[in-house]
Amino acid sequence: MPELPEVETVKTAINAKVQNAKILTSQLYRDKIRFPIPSNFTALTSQNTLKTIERRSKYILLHLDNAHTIILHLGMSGRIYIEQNKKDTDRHKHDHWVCTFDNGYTLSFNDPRRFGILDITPTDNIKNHPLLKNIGPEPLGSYFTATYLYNVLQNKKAPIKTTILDQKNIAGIGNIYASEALFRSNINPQRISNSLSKKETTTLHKEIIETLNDAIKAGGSTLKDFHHTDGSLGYFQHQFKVYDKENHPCPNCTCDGTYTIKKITQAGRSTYFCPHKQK
DNA sequence: CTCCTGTCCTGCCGGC
DNA sequence: TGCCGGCAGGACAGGA
Repeated sequence: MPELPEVETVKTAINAKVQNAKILTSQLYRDKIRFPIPSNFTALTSQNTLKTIERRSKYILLHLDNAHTIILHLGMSGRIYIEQNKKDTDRHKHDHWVCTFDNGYTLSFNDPRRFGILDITPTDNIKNHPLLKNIGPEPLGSYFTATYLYNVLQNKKAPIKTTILDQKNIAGIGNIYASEALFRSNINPQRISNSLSKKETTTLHKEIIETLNDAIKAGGSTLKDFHHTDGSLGYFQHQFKVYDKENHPCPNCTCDGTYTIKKITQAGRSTYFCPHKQK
């Protein structure tokens, strides 16, 4: 599920299967998920062609040829199925939106916990959309530099982990990769943001980028409830160093089990780290 | 402003 | 085996 690398992987899969395909049918199975879905959603999507697919933070943007863009967020448990020769009656439990394409593919948006988002907006208004307008720079884009990060941290008294999780500061980092990037940076997640030195900030900047790139390269990751977009299981077999590894030996410290991964709560979210390695 | 907590919802896991 | 509490990767609203 769905932090930046997983969303990027889903985007790539959608692109590979249905870019430039025409939507024949577009069917909603509920009128709201987390937020209400616009009442003209099916009318605005049916019989239009999907031109380009873009990722912004954890959002997938599906640009149609009628100057509208579908905004999709997978929330915590959302997944996309892309299947061929699927029968109308053969739906998965918790499918909320299903559309068929003229090349034989069916795309289904499935989300058991219904924390996901589905919306549509004029494409030329996309930057002003309430869900997108306050999101910070893409960590894999040119605006996200070590200097940018250092300047952000100077104003912040919140713990560093909370700060890199805040989408206003950096786009797309979630609870897993926040812990992983801090582990790789040797920085304790409880450190007050503005206490990081320039050198530490430069390391963190580099490790955020490398952590995300490694995960994208691995094809994204999954824990319990994320599937590859074509439904094939076992595609995402990604090993995290600290996430969900409470009481496991630190992979970087001595192998005698002296140092183990701790789990703490910050701003209501679980954080995993090695107090010996991360200072 | 910044920061933290509560909240939406279902599924899964561990304990009894 | 079944029931129940706790917890889950997001992100908004609202309060301190």
